[in-house]
Amino acid sequence: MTERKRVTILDVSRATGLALSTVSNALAGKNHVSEETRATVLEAATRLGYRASTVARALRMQRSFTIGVLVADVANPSSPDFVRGVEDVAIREKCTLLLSNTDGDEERQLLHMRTLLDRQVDGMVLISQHVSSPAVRALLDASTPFVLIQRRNPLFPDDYVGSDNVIGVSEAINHLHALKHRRIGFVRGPSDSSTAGERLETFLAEAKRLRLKVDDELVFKGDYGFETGVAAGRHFLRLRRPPTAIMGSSDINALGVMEAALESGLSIPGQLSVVGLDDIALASFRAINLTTIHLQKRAMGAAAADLLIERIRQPDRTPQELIFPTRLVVRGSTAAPALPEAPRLRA
Amino acid sequence: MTERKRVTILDVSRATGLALSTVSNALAGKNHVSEETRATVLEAATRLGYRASTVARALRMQRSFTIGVLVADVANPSSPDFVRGVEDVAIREKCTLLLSNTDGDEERQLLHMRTLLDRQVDGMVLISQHVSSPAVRALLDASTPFVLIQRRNPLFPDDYVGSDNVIGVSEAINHLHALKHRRIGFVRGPSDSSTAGERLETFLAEAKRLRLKVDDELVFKGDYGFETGVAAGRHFLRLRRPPTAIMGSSDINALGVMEAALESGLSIPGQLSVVGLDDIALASFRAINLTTIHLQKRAMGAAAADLLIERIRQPDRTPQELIFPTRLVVRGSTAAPALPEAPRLRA
DNA sequence: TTGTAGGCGTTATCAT
DNA sequence: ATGATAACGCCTACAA
Repeated sequence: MTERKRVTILDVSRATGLALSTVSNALAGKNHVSEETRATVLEAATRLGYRASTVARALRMQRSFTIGVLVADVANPSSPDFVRGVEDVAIREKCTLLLSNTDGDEERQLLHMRTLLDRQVDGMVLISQHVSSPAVRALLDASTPFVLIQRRNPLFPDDYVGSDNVIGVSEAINHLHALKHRRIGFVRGPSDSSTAGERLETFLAEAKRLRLKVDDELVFKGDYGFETGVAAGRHFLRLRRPPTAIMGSSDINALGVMEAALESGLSIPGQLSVVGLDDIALASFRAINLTTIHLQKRAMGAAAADLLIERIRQPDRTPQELIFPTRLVVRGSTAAPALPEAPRLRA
Repeated sequence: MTERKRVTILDVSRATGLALSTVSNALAGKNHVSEETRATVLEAATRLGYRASTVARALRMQRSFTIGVLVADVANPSSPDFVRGVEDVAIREKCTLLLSNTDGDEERQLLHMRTLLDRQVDGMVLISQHVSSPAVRALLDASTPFVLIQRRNPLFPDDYVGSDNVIGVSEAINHLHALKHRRIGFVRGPSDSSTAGERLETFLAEAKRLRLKVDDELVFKGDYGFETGVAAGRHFLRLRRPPTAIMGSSDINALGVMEAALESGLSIPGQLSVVGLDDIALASFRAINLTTIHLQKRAMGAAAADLLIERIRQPDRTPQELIFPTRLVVRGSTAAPALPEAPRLRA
């Protein structure tokens, strides 16, 4: 554990007798240097164990080769896939990821955004973060490139990667309708989430088309978490006329609904059908076997990072939006309702 | 989107007419500066929107206020809790986390370690990483402080945070024994994991004490993943005399075992008992309801980070090891075996 | 208490 | 093709 000093480019320079700048050029692979000197430099560099200081380089180049990623909660199985996608291209671009949890809290988000900015990240990927408040906008407009995932404000022309909520949600509701479900409960995600909003709209529109009545009591407002799912499940099951199927705002949320159902002794899908949204690995496990709407999260993360790289290279590019298709994956948590409602006259 | 230039300490200096160093001192909260000038500086700083460059500071102070974290896979629910713990103290210490996935692959790990070193992280937290090979040791000995979590090599006196595998595992096997299980399958984690090794030893020792026979075929070698669990489950269930209970190497692993059981049409815990290890949030959901050994992961992560901070401040401190207790959490995946084995004569 | 100067390790510019 | 020199933005002796 000798406290050896860092080997710098200067050491290499001295060892080879070449000038600082020549060594730098040789190492950077510039073509203005003869093959011979390059070889000398490379040899000396490896021999001395030289490693370029990313910090010094960042200061000089005003580019840190770092991408900041803001996520609500890594511990939630939905997030890591996005992050993995971002990481895929970060590695390709020789960038490193600075990852922070915001817990969906705007203050924490602001804090972390400032930290990222202070560190001069080359860009940021904001996954389901707050995007509209003046405080957030002020930081976003600080001329550091950024890309939004899954949540945006249409008023701002930001680079954005989202999912096509129309296809997935309407497939899901049609699936339930085909199974003869006529009362369907819907859990809405965070009120300031554009994605959650789009899904609800789609749900309502499609329900209308199918002539399903959607009372206010059939829409439960919450977030993407487990607890919301439990609360929603309890709420729905306590209704005088409970729904025979429930669509969660996420898979974890759907698990919460299942939790509530199981605690009431209801069997799934026998007495209640549940649909999730995400298709996390877990959803396909037989013990869960959740019918859900598949999101291409890793691909979305990668696409967002690609967009970010583009914008870093070309700051004045017109903003793009990339919408990824979704699709319903039918598994074992949905089936025909056990007791179809008695036919009623139209109002 | 004006490409405004960065406000530096020099701008604040000029704006206030004070010297560079005075501004720096005032900002850093040094006590060699009058309250009045400090107020002036602070006012000007906020007015101009000054933010210190972490990069420049890192270069100058040779300290990046960054902690590197290596994890096998963020997408595996076991990891994020550790990371959260590390993050808790990182925030307290005004440090940022540089997180990378190594997928349990040593080459990737080496790559990421070099990246972290190049970035001059103040320290590293290695969660279940390779710790013994010469290549890894060479990097570890590069005088950057580090702390190991869940995997170490006793030959090296590193700072280490682990869990007490003895208590948890022996509680589990005794629990199964009390339920009258006599043939118990055991899934062993990665062969180079010290933790996995300790668990197996405990299992074998306790089995011996309880006079349970553990054939070779009752120990399945794999990793902590789902696929290993599935493979282990299939292996065990194909045996001429299959075990009536299986202990997984992790919760995800146990879910894999459940998967294999369910695909064979076996009910849990009716025909097969399963025990996990981790106690991820999921384990407590009714749909899973897994009996498992609880690990205090977030606390362990925080403890590791604390150890790291200590070592950063005091590089010559004697290495410490912190062992966290584990405990069995009995849920619904374990019960008495349906068909107790016919009594047999002792060999 | 405040000001001056040097250097952290690079890369970029400009000369040679 | 190679070399000298000046930044990048900050902290910290040391001098005033």
